[in-house]
Amino acid sequence: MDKTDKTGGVPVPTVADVAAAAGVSTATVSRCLNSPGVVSEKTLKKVLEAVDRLGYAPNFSARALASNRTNMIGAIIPTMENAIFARGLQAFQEELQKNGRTLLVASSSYRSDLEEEQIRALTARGADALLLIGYHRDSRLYEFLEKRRIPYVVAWAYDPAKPHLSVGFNNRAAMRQLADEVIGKGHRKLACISADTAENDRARERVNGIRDAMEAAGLDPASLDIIETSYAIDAGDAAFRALVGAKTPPTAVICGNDVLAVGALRAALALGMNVPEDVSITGFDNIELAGLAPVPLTTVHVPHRRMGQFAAQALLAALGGTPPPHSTELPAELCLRATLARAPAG
Amino acid sequence: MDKTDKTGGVPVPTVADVAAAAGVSTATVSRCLNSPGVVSEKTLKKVLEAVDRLGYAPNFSARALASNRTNMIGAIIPTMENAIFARGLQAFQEELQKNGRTLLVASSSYRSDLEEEQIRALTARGADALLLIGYHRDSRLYEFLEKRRIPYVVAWAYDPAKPHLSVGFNNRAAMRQLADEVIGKGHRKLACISADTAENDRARERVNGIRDAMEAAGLDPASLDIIETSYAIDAGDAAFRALVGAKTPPTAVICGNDVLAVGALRAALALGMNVPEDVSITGFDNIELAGLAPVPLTTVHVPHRRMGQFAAQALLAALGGTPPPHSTELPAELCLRATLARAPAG
DNA sequence: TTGTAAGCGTTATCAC
DNA sequence: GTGATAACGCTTACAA
Repeated sequence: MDKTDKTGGVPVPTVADVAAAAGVSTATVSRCLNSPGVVSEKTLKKVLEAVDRLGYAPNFSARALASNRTNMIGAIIPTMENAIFARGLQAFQEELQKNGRTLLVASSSYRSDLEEEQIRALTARGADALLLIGYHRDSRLYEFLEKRRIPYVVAWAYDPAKPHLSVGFNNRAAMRQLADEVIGKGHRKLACISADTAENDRARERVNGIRDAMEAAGLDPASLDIIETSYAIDAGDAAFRALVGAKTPPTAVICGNDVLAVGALRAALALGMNVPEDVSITGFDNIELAGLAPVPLTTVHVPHRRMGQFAAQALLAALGGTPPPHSTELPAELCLRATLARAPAG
Repeated sequence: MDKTDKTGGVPVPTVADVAAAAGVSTATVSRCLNSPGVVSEKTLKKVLEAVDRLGYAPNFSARALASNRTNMIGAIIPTMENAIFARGLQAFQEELQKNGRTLLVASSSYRSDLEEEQIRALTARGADALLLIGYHRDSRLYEFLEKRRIPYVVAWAYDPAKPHLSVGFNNRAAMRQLADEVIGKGHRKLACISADTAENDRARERVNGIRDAMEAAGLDPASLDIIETSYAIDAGDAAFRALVGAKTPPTAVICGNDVLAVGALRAALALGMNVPEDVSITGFDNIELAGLAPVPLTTVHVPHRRMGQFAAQALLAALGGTPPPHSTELPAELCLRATLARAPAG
């Protein structure tokens, strides 16, 4: 009953072969592999021996078709180029691997239209569950996932008001904390370099956090200069130059992530400015780069690995029938280094 | 014929539903989707309309089972935490996504036993083709892939003597070029911080490149101090401290990658040494960190995105029946920055 | 150009 | 505890 695959490959054994070799039915073989507890000691041994001898490995497509689960879990992330996502994804994958699941990856390039496409693509591919980044997406998509009973977890964000299972931190509160610190150093004229806030709720919430801090300190939130740009070092560089070229340049530039901040820092140094004496710069994420920049970056530490790991565990629980954990807020902590100092006098 | 999925989800339409709705057979529906050229204009229209109306999406498990291909391509990489692999993988994934394929990811943590496990796991999961990093692996694995007729491409390395389809650069020659440069600056006492060379052929070849350069310059390759360690900043830091603590400390420390080099640089600065006046340090990879380090790093630029992209194209060609491209060597170029200078006198 | 029907390799439902 | 056998949803000869 061996089958040569159509490309002319080597014959690959099937359950039928194992059944024949062990002198049992295919049903029994299947049982031995899936619920060993329910077969007799000796048939189990006989079958496993045959499995071993033939080098049998179940065909996953067939198994998926028959059991209606693929044991694959999808992740749709903006990009793997950002070290934060890459590491979170790595942790996520390790946890899945440990539990016999395989990771399916797609990227949205920070675009919600592409994200939607990928969500549909991965579910069509049979992903049993999904990891999503951030809350912002059309409600149709959430409905789609609910209807299809596909468990998902939103990571990189945490908002108790949202109905979705999620793991992350409060982007707004974290940034607020950092902005409080900045304002506490006497800075009154603030600027911000952010990613596009329209489609990126993490970016939006971070900007809101800055405004919260300004308001609380009696500053006019409307006075915050914002430049929205892509997440790239060169973009941060260019945005910084634009900001300091203004009539009343900021004394502190708060960046939406470390990549932008490093770009801003590079621009500042290139312009001959001293950091933090002439201008303070802050980042967000605490990627490795942050601690190793020419002037070590003040930033917010994000628990990327723990988010990835927790997300995996949550989905595995949901799939296993165990009640999945509640949404969980992980701490994002201030990471004070050298790029933030008191505002220059005057 | 709608089917409610077993978890109580919403009914999901099948070919039979579409066939019924369009008043054709299931075979015709399948043809409309897979080889639209072979059906009549009007049936095509009728069927697609039905597909659309019902929101039909083919079940991939069933399709995979019937057609013996999953349209999934696997990648087994040491880790996504290394920016170089993350970016190469991102490029690889983008190219696959563009061609309707999905990426399956597994990581080996730089361990060949785990890599073998993952290769078997991903092929068992039905990966149509595989991306592998480096040549070093048991020949049984290569035989396994050949026997199963599973196309694979070796990336991050290029050796014309090897029989495998590959895309990458000559690690040995690239490092030799860098070492030539180092020796050309008058350095005679060299040291090297490398990843484990036993299971990592890229690391091994890089060390060999250093030895080649030494030999060519009349230096004794055996005089090269080597510390093998893991790829981490702290590891580079510790290794550097060990090296400069020796009776005859090196004037140049050549590191196996940028992460190690940045760690070494950090240690040097922490020890109060001037770089490159007191000691030269070089890296490999040219990750973003390299150009932004406290002292910009002299390193070797690796074409990560192009490797990922090429690898994807090669596998797609192999799967499509098109003759896959030949193994291709991409240039890895010297990237001279500030951490390399003439050896201190004496 | 279209339809019929036989797989694809499992799992799962029944009887026994 | 085990064995027949019917799904699972699609692709693909082969016929018409």
